[in-house]
Amino acid sequence: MARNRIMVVEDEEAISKIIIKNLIATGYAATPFYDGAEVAKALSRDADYDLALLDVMLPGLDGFELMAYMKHHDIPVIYLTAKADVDSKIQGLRDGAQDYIVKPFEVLELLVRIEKVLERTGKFQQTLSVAGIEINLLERSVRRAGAEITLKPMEFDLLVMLAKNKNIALTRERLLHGVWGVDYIGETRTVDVHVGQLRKKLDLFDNIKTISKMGYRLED
Amino acid sequence: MARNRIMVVEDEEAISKIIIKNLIATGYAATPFYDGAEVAKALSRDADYDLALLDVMLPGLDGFELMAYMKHHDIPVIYLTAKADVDSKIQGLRDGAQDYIVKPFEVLELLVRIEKVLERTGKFQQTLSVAGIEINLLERSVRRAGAEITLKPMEFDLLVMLAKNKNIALTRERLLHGVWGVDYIGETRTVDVHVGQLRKKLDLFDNIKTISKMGYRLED
DNA sequence: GGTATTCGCTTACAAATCGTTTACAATCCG
DNA sequence: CGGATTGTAAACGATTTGTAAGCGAATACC
Repeated sequence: MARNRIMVVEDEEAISKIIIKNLIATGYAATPFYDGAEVAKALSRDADYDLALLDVMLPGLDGFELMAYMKHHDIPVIYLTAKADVDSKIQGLRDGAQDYIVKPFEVLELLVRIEKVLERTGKFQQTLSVAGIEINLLERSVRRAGAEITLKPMEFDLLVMLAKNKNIALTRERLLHGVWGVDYIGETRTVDVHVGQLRKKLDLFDNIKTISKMGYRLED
Repeated sequence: MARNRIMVVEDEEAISKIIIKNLIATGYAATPFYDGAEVAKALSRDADYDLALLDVMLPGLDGFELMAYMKHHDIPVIYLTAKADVDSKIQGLRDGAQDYIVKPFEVLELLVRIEKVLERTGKFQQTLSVAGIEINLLERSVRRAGAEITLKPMEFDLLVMLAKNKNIALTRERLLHGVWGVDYIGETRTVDVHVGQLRKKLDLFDNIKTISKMGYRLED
């Protein structure tokens, strides 16, 4: 599975580490950079990134200057900004960036925004692959050994969420929130039924593990 | 489906890569060249290109000299120029070229200009082919096994959008935006009716798949 | 310019599909 | 062993889709 490549340009090591960890866990290929000069050098060798997370206040080159590089290489940018920056610098930068997010931010929110930007710029990861199954998000199709298997809408969405979090145990509540929407009110047993369908249709009896009293986990 | 062949003559590798990637993604056959001499050699073997994107500042032969080759082989040219060049060199070159675009440029803008030039020079990919159906965009005609099938204007436009996005699931909203225009307000069920017509007229019951609760997908 | 034709949006209803719940069996785990 | 948890088939209501028909608007054709 080809992963989307993301540059993380952030000089504060603790923050950088957290972001990188989360990106990798989510399924991106993430590379940390700690100052602007480093980024410029890296881009001259290899500019095949799909997105850059860019701290505005940087040693070396600042956000302004890096933005030109990013534009030149057609890499969309999400700015990471401290609250104090918002009024001053950011205003001028916004037009060039795809989005920005104010520190401290929720990791989940960042992930959502990343996905949005990747979709908007047409760089979105189109296929997921797990347990011998190919999921094509654009086609909304699922293949096993080349043969297409028809899933119902809800089944497909559930499979995608499990696949995006492969090897991670998800509670029924998180699955309901993620697939059915935050405001869904109903039986959590519904999840069980759909998981059952996935197991049957895709022969995932071995790969979708039941985590007792908790939820499910799709293993590779 | 035969693809339009495009030469990309650009010595800066990062830029070349981006262009090539986007051209291929859009459905062109794109070949990179990194200096003028290389181009001259390639043309002597095979000059069957539909368009050349030409960086003005090149090692080897420069834009002026290459232009003669291109004219000789009847290949339309779009110049890629840095800002500084515009006033000086370009002015003299423009008459020979079909168009020019100033770096850094938006990829989308480049794609639009390419399409325009191909249309203007009559080299534009005129036919789409999918699921045993031939669509001629210039004639606005559709053939199945050689026999012409008459479609109404709206049906034709819808078919083209589906064909251009073959194997991709399109939502009713995206179809409405793409075919009817961004500002269209009305029933999304209209799409269903037209899809029904296409299925019936072109016998596409197997190839136009309904993606439940979402939209449609035309499969090859 | 007026008439005839075609077009495409909407509507309505039938048919198909989908998702949730329920009920009960199987299984797990203490 | 027994209560809790999970698996799953079936059913039902709700939603979604297919499609024929109608009607006003646009278009074509004298």
